[in-house]
Amino acid sequence: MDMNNPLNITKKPKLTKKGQETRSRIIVAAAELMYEQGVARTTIEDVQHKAKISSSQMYHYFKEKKELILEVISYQTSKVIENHRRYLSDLDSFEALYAWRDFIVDIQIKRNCEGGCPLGSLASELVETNTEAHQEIMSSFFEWEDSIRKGLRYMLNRGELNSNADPDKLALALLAALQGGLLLTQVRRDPKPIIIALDTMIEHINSFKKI
Amino acid sequence: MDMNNPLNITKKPKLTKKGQETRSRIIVAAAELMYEQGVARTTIEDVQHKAKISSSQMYHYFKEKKELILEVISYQTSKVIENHRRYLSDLDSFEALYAWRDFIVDIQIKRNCEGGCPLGSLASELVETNTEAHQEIMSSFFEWEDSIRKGLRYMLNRGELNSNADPDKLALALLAALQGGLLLTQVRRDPKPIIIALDTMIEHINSFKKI
DNA sequence: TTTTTTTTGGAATGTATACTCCGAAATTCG
DNA sequence: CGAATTTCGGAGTATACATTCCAAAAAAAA
Repeated sequence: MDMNNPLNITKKPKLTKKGQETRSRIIVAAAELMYEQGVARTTIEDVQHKAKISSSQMYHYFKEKKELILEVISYQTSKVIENHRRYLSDLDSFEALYAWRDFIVDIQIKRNCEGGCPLGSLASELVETNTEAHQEIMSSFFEWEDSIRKGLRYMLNRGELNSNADPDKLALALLAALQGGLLLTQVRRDPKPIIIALDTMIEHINSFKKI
Repeated sequence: MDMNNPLNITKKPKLTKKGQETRSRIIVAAAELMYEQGVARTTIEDVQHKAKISSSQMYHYFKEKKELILEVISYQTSKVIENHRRYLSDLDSFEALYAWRDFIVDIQIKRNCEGGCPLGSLASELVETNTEAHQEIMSSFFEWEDSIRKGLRYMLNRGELNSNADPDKLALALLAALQGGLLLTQVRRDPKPIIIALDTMIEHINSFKKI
C-alpha cells in the first residue's frame, strides 16, 4: 500500500487536500459500516452520519452508491494485502508460517470473532448481483492467493520444503481454509474453527518438510 | 392482559392441505430468490411474483419478512443435511470420501459455479444483523459438522484410519475447506478451488490411513 | 483584490418496499 | 344445507432510501 495515498485516490485530480480528506473519510466510514452490517443494509444516510458530511458532499465525491462500493472494495483489498504481505513476503520457516497464523487468529480474537473476512463478506454479498464489484473482488483474491503462493515458493527455494510440495495447490487450499475458517469462526463466535483450519493445513504442508 | 392467553401466544390458524401447499410454495420461491440474489435484495414482491400469490397470502402465512427468512434457513438446512447424509452416513472407505467430494463438485459444475453454499451465503449475510437467524444458522453448521464427524468416526471404527486421526479436528477442518472452497469457486466461477480444497484435506486425512 | 473553482448545507423529490386492510371466494365442518 | 373458517385479490399506507437541486461558504487561482 502506498502510504502517501493509502486510499488509492487517483480518479479526481481536481480534489484539493481538504477534498481528499473528506473523500477518504467517506470511504473509511463506508468500509466500516459495510463490514459491520453488510453493503445492502448500509444506507447512504448511515455513511453521511458516520463521516459527518451532508448528502451534497456524498454525491460530490461519488456518482452513486455503486461507485462508493467499488472504492470500499479497493480500500479493504489494500489493507488485507498489505497486512498479510508483511508475513508472507518473508516465509522462511515453519515458525514464520505459524506467525502468520497467529496474526490472523489474533485479529479474530480481538474483535470477538465478529465480522469475518473483510473481503470474504464483500465477496459473498456482491458476487452474484454486482458485476463490477465481482471483477474487483476476483482480482483481489487472485492477488491474495498469489502472495501466499510466493511465500510458499520462497520456503521451497529456501530448502524448507521438498519437491513434492506444490505451491500452487497449497496456496489455493490455504486461502480456502482461511476463508472457511473465518466464516465458521464468525458464525460460532469462537476462534477454534480458524485455528484448526489453518493448523490442519500447515500440518499438511509440514508433511512436505525437507528432513 | 388477556387472561385466556396470559403468555400472549398468538394462535396459529389451522392450515388446510391447500394452505400448506401455498405456504411451501412461498418458502421454496423465497429460498431460490434469496440464494440467487441475497436476502436483502429479495423483496416480498419478488417472492409474491415467483410464488404466484398476493400480498394478503404472504402475510396470512408469515407474520413478517423475518419469519420467512427463518423458514428459508430451515428449508435450506434440511436440504443440505439430507443430501450430504446420503454420503456421510456410509463413509467406509476413501472411495466413499471421494464420492462425497464428487457430489459437491458436480453440483457446482452443474450450476456454473454460481451461488456458492446455500447455508454459507445465508450465514455471511445474516450473522451480524439478525440474531434469530444467527442462532438457526449456527445450529445448522453444528449439525453439518457433526454429520461429517460421525462419518469420519465410522471410518476410524472400520479400521480405515489409525488412532492418530482426530475426527473432531478433521471434521471442522473439512467443513472449513468446503466453505472456503465454495466461496472461491463462486468468486472465480471455476470448480478448481473447491476441488483443490477438498482434495488437499482428503490427502491430509490419507496420511492417517492404516496400512 | 477579483475571479474561478471547489466544498459544503440542507431541503426536496421520486421511487421502492414492507406491511395493512377490507371484503369476497373457496373450503371445511357440524 | 348452512355456518364457520380458511384462503385469496388487490388496493392502500407509511416510511425508508437513493438521488437531485439550489445556493452559499471556503479555498484556490489569476
